[in-house]
Amino acid sequence: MNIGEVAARTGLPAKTIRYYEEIGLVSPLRDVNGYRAFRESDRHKLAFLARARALGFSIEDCRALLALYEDEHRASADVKRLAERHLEKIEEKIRTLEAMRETLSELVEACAGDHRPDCPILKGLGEEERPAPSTGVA
Amino acid sequence: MNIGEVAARTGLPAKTIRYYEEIGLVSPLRDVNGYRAFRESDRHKLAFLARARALGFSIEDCRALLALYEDEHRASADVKRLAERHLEKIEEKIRTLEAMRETLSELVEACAGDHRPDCPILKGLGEEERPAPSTGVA
DNA sequence: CTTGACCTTCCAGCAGCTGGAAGGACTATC
DNA sequence: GATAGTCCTTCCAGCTGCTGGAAGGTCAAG
Repeated sequence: MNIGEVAARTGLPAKTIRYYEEIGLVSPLRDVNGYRAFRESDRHKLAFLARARALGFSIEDCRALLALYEDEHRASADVKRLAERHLEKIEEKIRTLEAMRETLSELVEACAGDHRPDCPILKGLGEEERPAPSTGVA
Repeated sequence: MNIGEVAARTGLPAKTIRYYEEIGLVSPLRDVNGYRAFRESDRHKLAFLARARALGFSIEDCRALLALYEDEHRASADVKRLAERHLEKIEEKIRTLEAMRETLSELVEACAGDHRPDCPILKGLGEEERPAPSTGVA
C-alpha cells in the first residue's frame, strides 16, 4: 500500500503520515523504488492515531496510547488514567473558552455597531481593572 | 519605566513584551543605557493587549483592535464585526471540545480501570468505523 | 517519448511565545 | 575600588503539529 492509499483510507494527509514516520509513530517498510510500503498493521495504527488525535490527545499521549494498545499485558487502569487526565484538560479548556465567550458576548451585545466611534468593546479592553466596584455607599 | 515594572503591572512576561515590540505592537523609547523606557501610554497599550489576548484574540486581531482603539474616527461597527467573528470561532472551538468530552467521557466511564488489559478506550480507538450499525434484521 | 500522477527528500514557516547563553548596567555593601 | 546580585540587553534555538513548496525520481498510459 502506498502512502496515497493509506492517506485516503485513514483520512490523514500524506504529509502527516510522513511526519508520523519521522517521529517514530509508524515504521512502514520500503519498496525497492524507495516508496513507503504500508502493511495492514501500519494502516491500522495510523487509523488509531487519527482517532486519538481527533479526540485531542497530544502526540506524546498518542505514542503512549499506541504502546498500551500493543501491549497485551497492559492494565486498563493506565489507559484510563491517561484518558482522565486528558479529559480534565479538555474540561479546563472548555471552561476557559466559556469564560471568554461570556465576557465577549456581553461586550458585543453592548456595542451599537454603527458608524459612531463609541464602543464598549474597546472601552472594556482599555479600562484599568477597578479596585472594587462598590455601590457608592460609604 | 523599565520592562520589569511594566511586566509586573501588566502581568505580561518581559519576554512577551520584548516580542510585542519586535512585531511592532509597541514602540517604547530607549534610555541612554539601552534600556527600554516605557511611557504610560506604552503600559496602557500593553494592558490593552493583555486583555485582548486573554479574550483569545489572535495577535493580528489585537493589532487591528489596537489600531481601532487609537483611531478616533473608527466606526464601532468595525470593532463589533471583529469581535463577532472571534466569538464565532470561540463557539466553534467549544463545540469541538464538547464533542471530544462527550466521546471521551463515555469511553472513560466504560473502562474498568483495573489490572486487566481489556479496555473500551483502546477498543474504541482501534475499531474500524462500522459500515452501518444495523439491528441485525435483514 | 512525453505527459501526468504519484512518490521521494529537504528546508522553511505558521502562532505565540519561552528558555538559555553571553554580556552590559546599576545598586549596595565592604 | 572590588564584589555580589539583580536588572537589562541581544541573539539563537526550540516548543506543537503539522503544512507548503522546491527539486527531483518513478511509473503507467498513450
